[in-house]
Amino acid sequence: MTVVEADSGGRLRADAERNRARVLDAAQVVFGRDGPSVGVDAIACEAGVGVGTVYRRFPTKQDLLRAVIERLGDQIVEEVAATATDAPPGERFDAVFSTLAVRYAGSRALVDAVNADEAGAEEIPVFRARVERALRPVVEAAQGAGAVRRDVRATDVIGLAGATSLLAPPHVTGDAGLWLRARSVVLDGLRPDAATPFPDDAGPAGPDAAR
Amino acid sequence: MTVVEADSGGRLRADAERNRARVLDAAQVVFGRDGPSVGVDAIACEAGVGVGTVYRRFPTKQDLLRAVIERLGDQIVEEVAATATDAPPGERFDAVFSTLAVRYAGSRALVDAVNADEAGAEEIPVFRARVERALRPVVEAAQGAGAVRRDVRATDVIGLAGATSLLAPPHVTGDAGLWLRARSVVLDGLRPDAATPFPDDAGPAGPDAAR
Amino acid sequence: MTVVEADSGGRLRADAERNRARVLDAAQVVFGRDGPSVGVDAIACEAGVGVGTVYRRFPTKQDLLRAVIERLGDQIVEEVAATATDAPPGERFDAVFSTLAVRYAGSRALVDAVNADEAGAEEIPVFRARVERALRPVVEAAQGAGAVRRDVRATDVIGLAGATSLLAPPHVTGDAGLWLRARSVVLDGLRPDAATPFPDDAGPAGPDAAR
Amino acid sequence: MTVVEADSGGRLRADAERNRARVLDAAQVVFGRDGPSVGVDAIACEAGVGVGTVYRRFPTKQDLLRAVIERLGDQIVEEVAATATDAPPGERFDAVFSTLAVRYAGSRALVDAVNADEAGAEEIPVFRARVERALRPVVEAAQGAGAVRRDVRATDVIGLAGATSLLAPPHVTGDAGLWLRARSVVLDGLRPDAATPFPDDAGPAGPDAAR
DNA sequence: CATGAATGAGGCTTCATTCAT
DNA sequence: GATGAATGAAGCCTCATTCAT
Repeated sequence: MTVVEADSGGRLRADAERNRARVLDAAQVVFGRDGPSVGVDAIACEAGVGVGTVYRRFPTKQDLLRAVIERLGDQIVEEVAATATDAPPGERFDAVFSTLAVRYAGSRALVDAVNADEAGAEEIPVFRARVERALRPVVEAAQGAGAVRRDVRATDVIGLAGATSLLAPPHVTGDAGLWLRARSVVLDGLRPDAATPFPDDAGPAGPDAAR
Repeated sequence: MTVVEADSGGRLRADAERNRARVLDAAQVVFGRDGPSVGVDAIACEAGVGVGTVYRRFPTKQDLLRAVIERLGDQIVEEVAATATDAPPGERFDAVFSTLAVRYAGSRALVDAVNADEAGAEEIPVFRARVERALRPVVEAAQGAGAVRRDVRATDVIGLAGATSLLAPPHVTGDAGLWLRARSVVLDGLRPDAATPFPDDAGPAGPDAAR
Repeated sequence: MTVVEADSGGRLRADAERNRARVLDAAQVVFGRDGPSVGVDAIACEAGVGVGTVYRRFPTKQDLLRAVIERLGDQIVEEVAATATDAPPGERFDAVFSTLAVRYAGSRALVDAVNADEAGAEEIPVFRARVERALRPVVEAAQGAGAVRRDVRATDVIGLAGATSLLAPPHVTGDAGLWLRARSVVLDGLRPDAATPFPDDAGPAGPDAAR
Repeated sequence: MTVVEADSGGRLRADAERNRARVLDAAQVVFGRDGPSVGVDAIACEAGVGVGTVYRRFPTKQDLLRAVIERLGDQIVEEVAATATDAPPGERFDAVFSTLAVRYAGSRALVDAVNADEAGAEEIPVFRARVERALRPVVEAAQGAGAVRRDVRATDVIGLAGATSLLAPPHVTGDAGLWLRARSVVLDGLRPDAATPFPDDAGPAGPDAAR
């Protein structure tokens, strides 16, 4: 059965890797579209492979979901790093915020998984930490440039972007403007001149207060 | 038919009604905690009744979910009407915003179901309309008092409160301050003096622009 | 509770008996219409009583079905005894045959129960025996008058009537003539002049060969 | 996709087909024995497979029942076509009648489902039409040969065979002769010399009167 | 005693996972 | 290694039966 050709090992491994990527692509699309409760069959179908192949690469649906979240982290880190690099810090901040929210919005899997502990529980903190590490310089640069109030943390920005993403398509379908207005409001609320001091028990962010 | 006490029917119905309430209570808690995908058995168990009892009152799981959403609407309307009635419009607005977000946070079922239409699709518009009707006077009073920017609609406020609720307990457990800071940011963003005009295609809200 | 009036025992017993009859009436109608798989609730509803009352009179759905079958036996015996009493034996036979088939046709409960052992297993032989006892004189009189072949038994006639009933309304709805033609064919087959001798292993009926 | 034997798909499908046949066999037996209300588990068990396998082949219990009915049609058509092909028309008619009745007797599901439309409602007319088409030449040949009265239709014969099947094994176990005698009676009733003209409203069958 | 609410086992169906091909 | 058929636990729902009122 396995004896096919001399270099089959190499060829197969390449094939396998390609298959893994296809499954992951499909999973991201389908989880993003239908949420984590979607069947594995749908993912296999979208990927154009059999379920068995999915399970060969990812022993569990959970593992697949985790991998999607991890990859989403990769993509966000990359995108953040590539977004509006040449713009002034304040504008860059706004652009990155949008990028983040749009990414989140396109992945109900993530939103749901972040909300419920049920899915990818262990990956979430890692995910958040990575995104935070990517975001922090952007936030700090904007704060340094006076474009963002100094008492918010990167985690706050991430939380707000995630929250705002709930109002973006495809989550909200009826009123496309809703998400734009909401983003605008949140960004306004992040300006220094709008800042009402945070309540005491919410404490201003010390440099190491994250998490 | 036979000669029995006149109120026996009433007593039975009282008991049944009590049980219905228990089921609804349990459903609100469990749906709120675990989302709409939770099993009916879990709800029956939480309510301390058999599954059959649940199905006697609510012929379908969907019906139960709808009833929870409807009841949530009741509660929100009541709570909004009772929140900070004597405070000045601006303060009242802030308090109501918090009320709304906390209610939403306690019912992920709603956040999920309202945003994806998968659940209780017909109830959602009704629910939204009711909440909007309850909120609009509060928003308009605050706008009249100069405490809230004039170009946001009640639906925007509801959307933002719903979004922000993602960051409130019991969802986010690690960092209680996150939710307080996020709320603060959003409220700041809603002040008139922070307002950046909304982008054109998001359209400024006319006085009667509601949905 | 039970202390109401002095003659309550008598009154109640009368009431109870009336209720039992109502339940039985309803059961016959509903079983006959919808088959034995129909829910007890439907019977209680038809009877205008609560399920509890049904279960007070008949500890089990099976018991109720058995009672219906028994009562059907009563009715058939009565009807047979009352059918075309003054007609000549041959005509009376035909009329009784029709009566039997129509009764059967109106009671899917019986047909199903007779077919499957599942229901009323013990009642069936009793039922059959009673019907046979009622039918035998009619058959024998017709045989004596030369209107029916001599080698059929009463059980054969019962079987054929039951079988033919499958083709009567409400079982067969599309073609009302079907049942009439089928009955005609069977009755013709029962005439002496049509008789092909029964095959050997089906043996002509000895006087005590029944069952 | 990858390089595998060309016929692997074929082999898989062969296995699946074999399993499908096993499920169908089992369903025919079990439905035939216990009626359409029997549990799917019982069928799966009889087939020696899990319930999931049943549902892979037949998305619904109804579908399975329909398939059984369809297959029964196949079998009847085949059997009729193969029964006593060389015998004279009259004898062939008798043999076919028996074949039909025995087949029906082995499938109470059909008798029940065909008469009440509760099951596989759409398949029933198709089934009936197929059986009728198979039977009509046999009936007409026998009529042409003077072995069967000319005023019966193929549908009448089918109805009578179905009805008579109620008395055949395995339904009636106690008295094997009953079914033989009943068959004999019905066949006698179908002879031309026994014929009593059908009552008017049952209409004599014109040559093309089929349904 | 009548009522109908409560119960929970059992039926149909889905889907994550395993395994023969 | 890929495939998709097989598996069976678990979910939704029904209904025969019991029990509080």
